[in-house]
Amino acid sequence: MPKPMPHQADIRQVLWQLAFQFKVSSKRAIRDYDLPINGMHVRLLQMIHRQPDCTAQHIATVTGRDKAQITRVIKELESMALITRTPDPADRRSQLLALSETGQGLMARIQQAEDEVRKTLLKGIPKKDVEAFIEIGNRMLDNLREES
Amino acid sequence: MPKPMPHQADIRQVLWQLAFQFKVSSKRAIRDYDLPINGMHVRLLQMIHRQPDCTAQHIATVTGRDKAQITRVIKELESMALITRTPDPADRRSQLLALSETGQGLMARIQQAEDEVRKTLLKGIPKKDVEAFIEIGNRMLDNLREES
DNA sequence: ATTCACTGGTTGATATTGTCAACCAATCAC
DNA sequence: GTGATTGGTTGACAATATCAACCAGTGAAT
Repeated sequence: MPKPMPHQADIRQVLWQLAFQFKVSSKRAIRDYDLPINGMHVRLLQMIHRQPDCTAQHIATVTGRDKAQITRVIKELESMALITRTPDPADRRSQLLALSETGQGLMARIQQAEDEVRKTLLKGIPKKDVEAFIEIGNRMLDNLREES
Repeated sequence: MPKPMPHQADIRQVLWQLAFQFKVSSKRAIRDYDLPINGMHVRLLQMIHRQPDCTAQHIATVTGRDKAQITRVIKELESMALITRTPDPADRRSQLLALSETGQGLMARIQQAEDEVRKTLLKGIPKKDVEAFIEIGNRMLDNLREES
């Protein structure tokens, strides 16, 4: 029986915990599906999936991660034949990223796995509240980003 | 000029981003204060600060981290003379953790640094909304934890 | 057309964080 | 007592993050 954790009053704690627990759950879900990839791979695949004509640079700025790391993960994804890299005709420095067919199939399964986590996460929480949560969260993000 | 990032509609994105940005900001704040420690150290110090008679086990379960990692960070903190370990008289296996005097001084500075981040984070967001956010976040946490 | 600052991407080195399994000693249930 | 469990430690290793140097292509200024 899961002993009821005391609720955190501190927003820091809530954020840390949420992100961490969510990561754990996602990881478990992915493992249950026996997918041969890890968290970073998943995140990049999702971004590439959502963003047409995605570039490494774009991923780096949106996620705030170091571009070195992005490069490496992309290379791995390519070597697994999950994505394709085609040089951007408009700018020969950059490369357009897209999911390969294999990648798309994988993506579908990832969606499935993560949707389950999301369903768990949001269980019993009224839609209105979820929307409020997202909205407030976005405002916080704006605050943090303006600072730089 | 910080170009306004588009707001995320997906709760996953919001959580990832929030946790990440917050981590970045905290790290920067700590570095500005020239404190000789990293993120994990800070988190443990905070927990030890808050929880009287804190044990390694307690930290491990609350944070959900592997106890191996906890052990190591604790050892480092002790070697920096920031915390003290005294064997629990009631159970000779476990050890009670507490901040040393140096640790308390450091803690004060950390609080200062992180409070600034918090202030930035919450700027312009009504108290009511912040409370709602925390409340909803806690409900999500309950959901995730029940699952196991 | 040449120079120069800048950008997208790559690489190497290194630090931090997370995970897994084996292990010891103290405690607890019986 | 015996055996299962618990608090903590250690080793090995995988994943993730960070920093600096670097290259080729771009773009603007001259």
